[in-house]
Amino acid sequence: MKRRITIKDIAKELNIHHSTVSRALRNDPRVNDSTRDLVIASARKHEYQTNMNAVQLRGTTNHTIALIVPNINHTFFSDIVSQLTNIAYKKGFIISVFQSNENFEQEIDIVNTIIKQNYAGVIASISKATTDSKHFKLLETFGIPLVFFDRVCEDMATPKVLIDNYNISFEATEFLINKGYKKIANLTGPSQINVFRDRQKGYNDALLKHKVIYQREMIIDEDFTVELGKKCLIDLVSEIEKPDAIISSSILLTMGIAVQARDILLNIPDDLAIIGFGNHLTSSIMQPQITSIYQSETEISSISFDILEKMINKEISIGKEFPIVVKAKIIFRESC
Amino acid sequence: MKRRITIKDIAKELNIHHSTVSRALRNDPRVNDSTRDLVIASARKHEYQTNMNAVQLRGTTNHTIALIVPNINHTFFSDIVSQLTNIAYKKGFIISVFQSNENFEQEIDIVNTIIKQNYAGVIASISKATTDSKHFKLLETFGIPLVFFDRVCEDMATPKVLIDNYNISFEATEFLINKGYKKIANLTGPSQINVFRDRQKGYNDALLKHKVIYQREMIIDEDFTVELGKKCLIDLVSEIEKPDAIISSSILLTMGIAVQARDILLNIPDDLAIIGFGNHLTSSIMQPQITSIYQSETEISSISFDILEKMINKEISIGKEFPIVVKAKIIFRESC
DNA sequence: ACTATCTTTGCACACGTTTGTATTTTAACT
DNA sequence: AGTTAAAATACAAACGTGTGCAAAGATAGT
Repeated sequence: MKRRITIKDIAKELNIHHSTVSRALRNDPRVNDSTRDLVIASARKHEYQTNMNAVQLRGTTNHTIALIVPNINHTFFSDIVSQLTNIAYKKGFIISVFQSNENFEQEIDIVNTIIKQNYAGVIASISKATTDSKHFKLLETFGIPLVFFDRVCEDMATPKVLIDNYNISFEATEFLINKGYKKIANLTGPSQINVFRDRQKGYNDALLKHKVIYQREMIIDEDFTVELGKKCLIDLVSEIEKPDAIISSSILLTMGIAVQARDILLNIPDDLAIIGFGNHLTSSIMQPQITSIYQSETEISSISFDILEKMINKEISIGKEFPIVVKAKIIFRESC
Repeated sequence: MKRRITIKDIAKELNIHHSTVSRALRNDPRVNDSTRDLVIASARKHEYQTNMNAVQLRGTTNHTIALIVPNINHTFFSDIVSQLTNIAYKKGFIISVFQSNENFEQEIDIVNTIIKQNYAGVIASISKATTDSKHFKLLETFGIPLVFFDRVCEDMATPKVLIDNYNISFEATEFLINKGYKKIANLTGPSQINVFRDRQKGYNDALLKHKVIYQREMIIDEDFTVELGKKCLIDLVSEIEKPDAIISSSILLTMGIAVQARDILLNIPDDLAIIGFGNHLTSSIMQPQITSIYQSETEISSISFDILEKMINKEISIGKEFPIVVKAKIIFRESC
């Protein structure tokens, strides 16, 4: 294992100054074609690779973007991660993915790391435990552009890309009411997060509009899992007033509910209707197929990236037309 | 947006030299407690953040690890990504995830980026299209430790962590034969990848041992998807000799097969048995539940990380007890 | 052939840290 | 009080690039 080749090494070999090598490698017009050829040949021969730490220290180019998600292995986020990575790659950016694990401290650590490493920009969806946006504001003071998607810090003037949770939740609830369901429960997350609060509001307003008295919200602070979904259904059916329909904010909870319903011989959709946020593959594979709410990961990803790219290139001024709302829609299937 | 605070700024404010500040912040014993307190107070006041580009350029500490996977949103990999991220975080390392997208060129680009950015180490699973290991060998010449998991470059002496694909595939095939299935098809990936080739070998040897004549391998070069799984089943049942059992190398293909079987009214497991690699949640949620092969993501992740960490700390010499094989096992369910 | 313009290369400094060595200040011991 | 050792700080160089500016070399126009 030998020392890394630098532009100075190449310069020495060719008896020229390293600044000329630097220019040659970056296609600066100020260097003669013949010397450029020599430089490139030598660089290739020695398998030269730019030391980006030096470049970034110098403060010139930087094409690495950080992406923060609560969980990499939850389908909604992993789809976003996958899409964003590909979009970015096509535009010459590299994406590093960080997982906050729904943990506030960890999220703070991640943001600090991002600042220390001088990323060009950040795309983030906050953890369920995040109660304060101080760390994200720190990004601003360091001049690092930030775009939120899905779960956002509402007290910040940064761009936000999200679906219309209120309306789609209202619509779903109303649909169930019109279908004749009388006791609709709402399985969701903590209300300090915009996503869950807006869905709760939509649900409640739909109940109010149709003068439905039964109202049952089950708030999950922990990580959403299938096991938890099962447990929720067990708890719900043991209550004096059992629900006859459930709206679930997470695909994993939805799966848990459906499996548990099967196990305790609840008929779907007759005994229990289900609508789940997140139109993952499993929604259409389960039996019966689950009616679910589609939120376009493709659209969210590409819009988020485009905005961030403009911010990095300083082509945009913050705080005008934001937040940007991406249309969601209900995919009707057998579960209601 | 103001300029970033540096140790020199802090030094100037306190009328001391910046090298003292540097030492104070890193708890070097050579600095007086009282001045250290002053430095820390000032750093906190100005929200100082180390510039890692400078640190890494200097060549001292570096705690960032790169993880390369073919697809971030395929469950096996996204689980590994998630686990590794958490393990690393606990040990003070940061993981950046890169997605090759099953694309050779992209994988090369990623490796080059990793070299340019001076990562401390790399954990990788190669793309299906990778036919050459030159880029990974480049990592070695740059002194960057590398650990492969699951899909590996076999011509390299780097540590490899994988499951015993041959034996488990043999076992699964034999199990089906003993159950009375006569026409077992094997749905898998290209044989230049160790994982798929070993599984093919296990499958073939089991057929040989039991003198089964029917042999049908369907090799998928493209990305594994549910749609593709459906199509495969359609193709297979249209053949003169239809299979009565299928072993599938991918959870998504397995899902496609199961859904398609339901659509064309094939009874599982009577008309068609299924065993699928990858014991994802969906295996136990589908109806009927799918017999699947469990490969411990937890174990693979933690072993891979431990080895890499030792390599980074130079506590290990390459090429001895490798590859490391993690035990896989069959989880028997209703599909056979 | 001589000046003017353009092209090409060299020089030196800067980015923010870390670290070996030199220098100063403080403490300890006769 | 005077010498010595120890502790604390300052100095300077280095990591690999990029860039404004100066210098040198080449070309063109009279």
